[in-house]
Amino acid sequence: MKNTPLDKRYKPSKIEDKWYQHWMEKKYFKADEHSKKEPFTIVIPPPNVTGILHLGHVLNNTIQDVLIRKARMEGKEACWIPGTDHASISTESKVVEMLKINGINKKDLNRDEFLKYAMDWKNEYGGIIIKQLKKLGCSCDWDRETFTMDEGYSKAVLTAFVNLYKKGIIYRGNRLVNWCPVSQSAISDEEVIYREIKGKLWYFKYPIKGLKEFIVVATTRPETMLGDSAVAINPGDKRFKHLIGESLILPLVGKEIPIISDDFVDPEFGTGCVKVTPAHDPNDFVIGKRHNLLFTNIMKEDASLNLNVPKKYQGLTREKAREVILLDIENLGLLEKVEDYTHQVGFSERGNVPIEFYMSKQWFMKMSDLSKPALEAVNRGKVKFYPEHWKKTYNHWMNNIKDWCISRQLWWGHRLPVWYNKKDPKLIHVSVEGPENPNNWFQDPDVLDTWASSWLWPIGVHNWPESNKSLDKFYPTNSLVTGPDIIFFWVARMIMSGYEFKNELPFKDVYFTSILRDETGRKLSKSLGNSPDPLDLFAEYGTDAVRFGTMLMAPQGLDVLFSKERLEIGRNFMNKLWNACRFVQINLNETFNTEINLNKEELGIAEKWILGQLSKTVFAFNRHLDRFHFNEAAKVIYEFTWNDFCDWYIEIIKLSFSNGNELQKNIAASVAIKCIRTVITILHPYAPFITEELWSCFKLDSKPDLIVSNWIGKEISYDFPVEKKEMSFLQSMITSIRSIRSRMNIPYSKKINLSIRCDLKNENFIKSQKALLEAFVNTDNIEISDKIDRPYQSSAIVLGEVEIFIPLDKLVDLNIEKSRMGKRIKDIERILSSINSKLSNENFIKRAPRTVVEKEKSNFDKLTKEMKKINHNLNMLS
RNA sequence: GGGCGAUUAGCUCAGUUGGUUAGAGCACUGCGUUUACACCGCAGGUGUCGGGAGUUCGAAUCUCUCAUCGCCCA
Repeated sequence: MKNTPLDKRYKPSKIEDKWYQHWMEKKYFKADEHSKKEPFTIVIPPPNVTGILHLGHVLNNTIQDVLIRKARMEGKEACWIPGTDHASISTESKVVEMLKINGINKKDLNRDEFLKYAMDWKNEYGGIIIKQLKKLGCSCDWDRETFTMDEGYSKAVLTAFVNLYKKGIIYRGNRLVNWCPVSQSAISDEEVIYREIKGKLWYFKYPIKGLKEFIVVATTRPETMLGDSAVAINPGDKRFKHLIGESLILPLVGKEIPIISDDFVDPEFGTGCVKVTPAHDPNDFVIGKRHNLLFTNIMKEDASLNLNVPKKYQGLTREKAREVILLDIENLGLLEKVEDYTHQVGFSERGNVPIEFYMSKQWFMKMSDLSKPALEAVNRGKVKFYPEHWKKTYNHWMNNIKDWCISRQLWWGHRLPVWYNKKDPKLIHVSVEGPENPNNWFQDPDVLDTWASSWLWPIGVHNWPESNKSLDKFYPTNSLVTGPDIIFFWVARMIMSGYEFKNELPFKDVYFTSILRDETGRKLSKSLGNSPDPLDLFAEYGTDAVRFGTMLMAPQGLDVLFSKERLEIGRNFMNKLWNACRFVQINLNETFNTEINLNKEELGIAEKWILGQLSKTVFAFNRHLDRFHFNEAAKVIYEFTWNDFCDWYIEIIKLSFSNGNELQKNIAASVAIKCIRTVITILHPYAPFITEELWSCFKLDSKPDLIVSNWIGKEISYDFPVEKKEMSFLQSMITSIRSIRSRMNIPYSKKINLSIRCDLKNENFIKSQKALLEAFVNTDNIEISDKIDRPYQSSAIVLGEVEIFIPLDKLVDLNIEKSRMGKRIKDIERILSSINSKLSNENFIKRAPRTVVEKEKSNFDKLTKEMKKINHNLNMLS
């Protein structure tokens, strides 16, 4: 053990970098695929390569670090694989933005030029978040760091594509897709965010050919009328039945379109007549197919109008087109009315503008077969979710799964391994290597949806399909820690890819983290500016404090209301622990460096009690971790350290250190050290830096660093029920005497006398604890027997069989005493009547377990006796 | 419209399979420098466990229903 004195206050900045560097030098984070040890693997949810650390990352990665550090200490081959994601659409738009600032338009660049800029950008910003994760203390195997566009990983992505194409699961189709006019790319259903918009419902009159009548249709999107190819009515709608088969003249366009009947039309909605725009609405698309209608695409990729509309409207943006069309319709007298109308509008998650439904040729992945084993894995409990209720959300999505549009009209990402023959574009070549004679082919310009690469993460990090030791050893992984917002995007798809490509689940446990909000309940986000920079917090509170505080405030399955004040709890706790150690260190004999062998016969009641509490805490801590209740684990260790160890045990051993003999000092120190070593061992995954530092002061010289020390599991080493009861009696005795002091305004410095009336057994016990009592309540005169009379002018305490009287040298304020006793009497009355009703209930006696009945009976006896004594004392007051 | 979650002290939340006299931290009040820690110690107050009904010997805990809030899906 070292004996460099500890600072009076814990200073995190002095030690954090030192230890992280030390762990790195010693290669403790390194996972060995040749090891014989049982593997324990986590793959990090890869953050965006150009992202920076936010509090969500802190929460998420602290949990992973807790799991991996514990596993490492448990003697497993712990492997935490880090990396970053290329984040196709988000990175590309950041790069486009950056180029724009520098006066460069993406359109003026060719693909290679653009990719060079993007790569430069990635190289400049790509390392930031990795450095920040290191500051957080993450014990990842950094040698395994993977980027989703690395060569090996890319090969995995392309191989998966080729395999699925060959199986017919990936196919190309001309369909209506969600189109983001800003990024000018298709996006998946999951990237569409629905928002409630207060819009309008416009009623247009369409003239019927050959008649002087009109049909009125309602629309929220007037500009799409240029692409209408029919008006549909419900076949059962008597109002319009006679018009089926007639034609309309589409205003502004002058085209003739049919009136058709289709069950899809809701006669109750609007006018009961629906304009059908097959190329721009998913429902109309289906109707269009059913009735073999004309599909007129009226938009360009940026959602401005194309050459398929009358010249006047060509080139207008969709917003401008709406204005002009409304004006023209109104001028023609064809606008019947306008109503306010609130409806859901799909927005592009990235572009943050309303999406278009747009006809285009895209690549899709058929999901029905892939979903089957993945559904089964979760429902049979092979993959477990924490909290479990996410299973329902998962099932609902998986059961209604639709084909996945995986092509994106972007440059940054994995380019599709698809080539078209220059002479005959219907000839398609799909392979990882590409065609043999590339000059005859041109490659598909699109890249894959980012999630179509990251769904391979648990195998791609090992360069699957290449078979290697690393993949064998570290797949499947154990736990995945991620946010519920990507349960579909990522979690579900990883399970599918695991079964598809490895025929095995990718992970056993999925822990869904809480969503972080500020004190007013808003989600923490960069754009709102309500998200503090974690690095500032590390500097202000210490990294361990931020980790611990965050764990403490993050319940499983609930949102976290984050506030800096709550990190103070973490900081204060670290300082408390530090100072408890400091106190013990000050009292240590310099030669104290042997294995502690606690001889149970020599231990006092306080020792047995604290060791029992310690065992209980270690057990509960492990149990909570097993259940993924990180907040409760934090809480039990906090409570033990602060309330049991510091508030009681350390106070008690101050007596031994000041007045005890060598043996007593030695025992006190041994037990204190035992507690400290145990606490910092199990606390290490939460607070790695401070615990490693303290460990270096308190460990035996022969022992290794804490990070690779042995974990302490659930086995109960100490259990002393008798001493536990005695100690809790002592504690309530001390607390109630102090309470009287406080109520009666007796300063602590003033000594008091105690008269105690009790039976011989209690008398002997109390006498044996005389020194402790004297010190804790500041008395030097304890009178004790079964025949004590209550002293004149004294306060009384009833503790079970024991009555304690505190003589006061001035007049007692009877009212304080009376009201205190009266309150207690009321409490007891209430409890007694409830117990009484139970005990007089035949069914309770018959049906409740015997232990419960016994307990009620003994409580009844205890409280009745207490009541008698209090009443007696109360009577003496009046 | 469908689903999920929440509702416990002023605030933030614990409360494991139904059995305690319903807990903790923060905030608040009073006192305090005694072998670590004022990022501290001692003592103190507050609850019809969202409303209603049911199951049970017994419900904060299980069931139903209603209300409010949040999220997801359509």
